[in-house]
Amino acid sequence: MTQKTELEILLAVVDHGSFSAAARVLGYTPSAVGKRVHQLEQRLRVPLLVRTTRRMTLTEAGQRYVEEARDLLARLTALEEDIADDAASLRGTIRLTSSAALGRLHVVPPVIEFMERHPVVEIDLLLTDKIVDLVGEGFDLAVRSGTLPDSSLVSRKLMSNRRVPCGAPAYLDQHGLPQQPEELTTHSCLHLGQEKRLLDWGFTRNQGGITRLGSGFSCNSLEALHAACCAGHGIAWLPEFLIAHDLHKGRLVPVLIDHADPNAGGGIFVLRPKATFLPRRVRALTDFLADHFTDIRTD
Amino acid sequence: MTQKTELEILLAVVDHGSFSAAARVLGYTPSAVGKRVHQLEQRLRVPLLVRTTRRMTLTEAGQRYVEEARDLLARLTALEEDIADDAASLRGTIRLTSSAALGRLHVVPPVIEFMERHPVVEIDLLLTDKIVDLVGEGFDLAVRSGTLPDSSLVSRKLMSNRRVPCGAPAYLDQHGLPQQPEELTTHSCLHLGQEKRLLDWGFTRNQGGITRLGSGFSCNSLEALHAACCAGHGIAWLPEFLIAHDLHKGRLVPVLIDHADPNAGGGIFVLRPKATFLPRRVRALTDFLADHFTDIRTD
DNA sequence: TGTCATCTGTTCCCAAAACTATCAAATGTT
DNA sequence: AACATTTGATAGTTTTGGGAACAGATGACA
Repeated sequence: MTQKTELEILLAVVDHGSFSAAARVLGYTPSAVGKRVHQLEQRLRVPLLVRTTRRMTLTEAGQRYVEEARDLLARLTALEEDIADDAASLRGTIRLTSSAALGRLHVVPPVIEFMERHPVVEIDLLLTDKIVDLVGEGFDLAVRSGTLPDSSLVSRKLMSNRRVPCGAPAYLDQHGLPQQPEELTTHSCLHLGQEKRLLDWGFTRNQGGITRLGSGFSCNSLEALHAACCAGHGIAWLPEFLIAHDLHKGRLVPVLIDHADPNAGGGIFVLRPKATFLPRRVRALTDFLADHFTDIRTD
Repeated sequence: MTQKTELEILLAVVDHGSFSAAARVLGYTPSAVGKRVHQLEQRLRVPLLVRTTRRMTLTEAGQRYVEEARDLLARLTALEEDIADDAASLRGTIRLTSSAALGRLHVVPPVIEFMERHPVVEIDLLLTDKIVDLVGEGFDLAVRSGTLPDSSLVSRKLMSNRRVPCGAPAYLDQHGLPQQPEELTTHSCLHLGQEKRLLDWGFTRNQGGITRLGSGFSCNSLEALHAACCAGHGIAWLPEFLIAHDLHKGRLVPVLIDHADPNAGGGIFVLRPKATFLPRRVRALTDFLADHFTDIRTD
């Protein structure tokens, strides 16, 4: 700020007792100082200082103005400094990873909003379904769904990760609606990676427990399963965050909901390395995610 | 004022939702508004607004800044307006009269100080020992000493007006120190106008009451009597405000103090016409005089 | 769904205004 | 009487504001 405010100049004059002294301190010439004070007086239409060449007295108005305005100015500059410092301490990059589907649907939107609110922080987001080593690869945060992960990470639960068995209406019309979990052994089942047994799908009341799911598409990508399921290729056990909209629109229909454990899917968590120092920007993003991760079911 | 202006512009932008809208309201062009906001952001080194061409969002920092600074700015402008209004309502001339000696010694100094403190008021001071008609001649105030004056005026007592009989050491050495009031009949007495009897000088224990003072100089001017007394021409009954310094320095010596009524001199009053409206400036001067009229005895 | 029109913010350059410095003069103080 | 300080006028420089061209986003309309 090359240009000091009228108020700052006035205060300097009052504090140092003369125009010249204030000018020396502020790095101006005396005449410049005098002019600025004169400007202020003209703006307020009130003389603030009675000047003789040797002495300088505040008028009643000047005294009041100085007393009260000094406080206000101090508060304003304090506020500005505080905000600047705040931003400075937030500045930096956050390296963040998330699984593909979850990230695309529910991490990217709040992260974008966060970036608008905090333009000084930069975000480096990696969407992958592979489990990355946070510490080893230098990530600050990860957003993951599932059961609670290993304990070298600090976890914060954003919400529970309900998963529901479901299928497209076309498929169910053709192949019938299963009434018991065991019936799935004869259905086309779309399963994720190693989830091949009824038990893996979190059914509460299946007797055998180890009964294999019916054969069908198997893939490590949730989004691929999702697409296949919508296309009528079978029944899949999909997380609610992925299909809420489809269920609402009727593009997918839940199946065997009385037999499914709603908590079997675990939760959605933010994770961070345990040992490392937590920068303010990371804490801010964690809090922001926690605040904005509530309304998945309602959309 | 840079700080203030930037803030005002920022607030206008926030309130009206766009640079253009704010510019229309403020009478600037959009480019000027944008520039000032940019300046502010650069000064704080924090982005305050995230702009797209259609939408405009406050940053976290911006939100905080706006919230808190708005209040400070409002207070500052309110203060400035208040001070300006205050001065405006004080502006004007005060017509003031006082008796010569009292005025010169004890009215002029505080009035000058008052003028320095309130440069917007002008003062028209008439020093005269004649009693002027406040209402008829358009005076706002009078400062007078003596007994309480007529009741068409509102009076405020500034202090009591002690008067003491006294003489110069040279005179008293030569003519002796009187022990009883009656002895004054044989002294050279300097009296003011019609004060020719012992009673007029406020003695508490003189028996006759109507005993005439000794012959001597008589004059309607207190200052002339004062000068004559100091020059050793006799004994005079002079107000303390006039001779405090002389008593202190020993140039005058009190006489018959045990017989003198300290309250006989009445008081020193500020008077103003009863009926007229009391402008703020007049009230301010009255208060100021009351506050600064206390230390006559101590100088 | 795609294209277009319109509104808005940004940037550059130039003119204008404001600010500051220099110097001389007036003034009050020691 | 001498010194320090404020004040005033003038000139030079920085800052600021305006206009036009450009880019981006929204909403209408087909």
